Amino acid sequence: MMILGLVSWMQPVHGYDVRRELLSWNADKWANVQPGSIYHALRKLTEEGLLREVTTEQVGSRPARTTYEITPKGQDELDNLLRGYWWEMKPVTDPFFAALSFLPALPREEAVAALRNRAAQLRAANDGVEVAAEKGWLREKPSHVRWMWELMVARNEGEIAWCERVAGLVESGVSYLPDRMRTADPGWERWREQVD
Amino acid sequence: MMILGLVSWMQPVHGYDVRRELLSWNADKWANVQPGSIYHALRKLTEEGLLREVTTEQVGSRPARTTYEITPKGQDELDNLLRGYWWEMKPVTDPFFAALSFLPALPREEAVAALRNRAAQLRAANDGVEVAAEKGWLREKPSHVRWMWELMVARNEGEIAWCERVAGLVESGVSYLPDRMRTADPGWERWREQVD
DNA sequence: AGCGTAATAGACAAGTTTGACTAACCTACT
DNA sequence: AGTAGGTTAGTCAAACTTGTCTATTACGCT
Repeated sequence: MMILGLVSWMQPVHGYDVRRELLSWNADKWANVQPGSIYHALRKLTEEGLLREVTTEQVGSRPARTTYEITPKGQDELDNLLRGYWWEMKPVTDPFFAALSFLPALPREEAVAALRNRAAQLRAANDGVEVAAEKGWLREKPSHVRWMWELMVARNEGEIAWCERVAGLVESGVSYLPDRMRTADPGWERWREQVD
Repeated sequence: MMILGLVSWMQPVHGYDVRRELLSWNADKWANVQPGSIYHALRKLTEEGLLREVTTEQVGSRPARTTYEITPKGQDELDNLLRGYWWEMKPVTDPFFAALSFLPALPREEAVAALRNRAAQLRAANDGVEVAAEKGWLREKPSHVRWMWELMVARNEGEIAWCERVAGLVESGVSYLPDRMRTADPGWERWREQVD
């Protein structure tokens, strides 16, 4: 759990601090932690004994803010979690896979255009990172943050090549059916017609 | 929504059929659709007028099964959704990113080992796909399914190179601090000590 | 024929996530 | 001096997800 790590690093912190840090990392995008879930998570972690409330102060008559810190048990748990994420591979969940599995529902020309567009977007993203690393905000960030972005770049490069290759295949009119069944009834093409 | 697409393709279907198809695609891994959510999704889509109940038959005294098909409105919506996924890029959510942002919490030797291990696992996965494509189950599947797996392979190749490069950097003892602050107090290393 | 296992179909409570909302305070500008 | 707009801090109901449970039938095996 991301939030546990943040508390360990920033402690003592209150929810709003965590929220700001997460947003500044754009973590709402690549982790699944929306600001709304933070407070629930903090309370749940406290309940489990991984965090501990330190103080609850109130300035003027604003909402009270509760400050948390990590417990030894919480450190242990965090250690285990991190180790898990470092050593085990969780298959990535990507909505584009869902789209891809319905490729036959799209007119071929559109699929080709979309794939080329995707390649272009990926290239633009990669260029953006490169610029940021050389003269932008990335220079101010620790090395491992730069490495994170470079990991995206590395994956994207693979994907760009793939997009172009597959765009070519789709364009060439190659059948979607498995090799064995090339002669069989192309039911999918009919499905496409209905969709349109 | 994945499920809408499946219904459109397999209609008329009942929940259990959808579930089997999803499991056979391993979609519980890369989409976020666990078997438990299917029935709720079907009911919700029906309520929104994107699906329509066809029949509710009962064989013997088993649980009744309700069959669904897609409505014209549902087809429109599906079209829009698919188009969205094809043309817009949603940043991928990957728990490894979370792990990576806490790199300084790990002893350097362990990070290096974990990175090399990750590269090895990725290589193994890629080899597995290659074998499946040449003589395994992948040959029976439609081309775009093979392309899906090849997309994973392409991304993985980028990631393998990255793992090895970063492993080298971490091993070399390069500082995690940003260039500008190399002389400043290495607070993170201290944080690591506490973790340990 | 009898018995254990697997498949069929879905319900459901408990837990999580989310976006929208509140409400006070600051601050910069007219 | 007033006020529009942002920041601070967190609450909350509604929606969604999940794993687990139930109960029946089909199938294979001795």
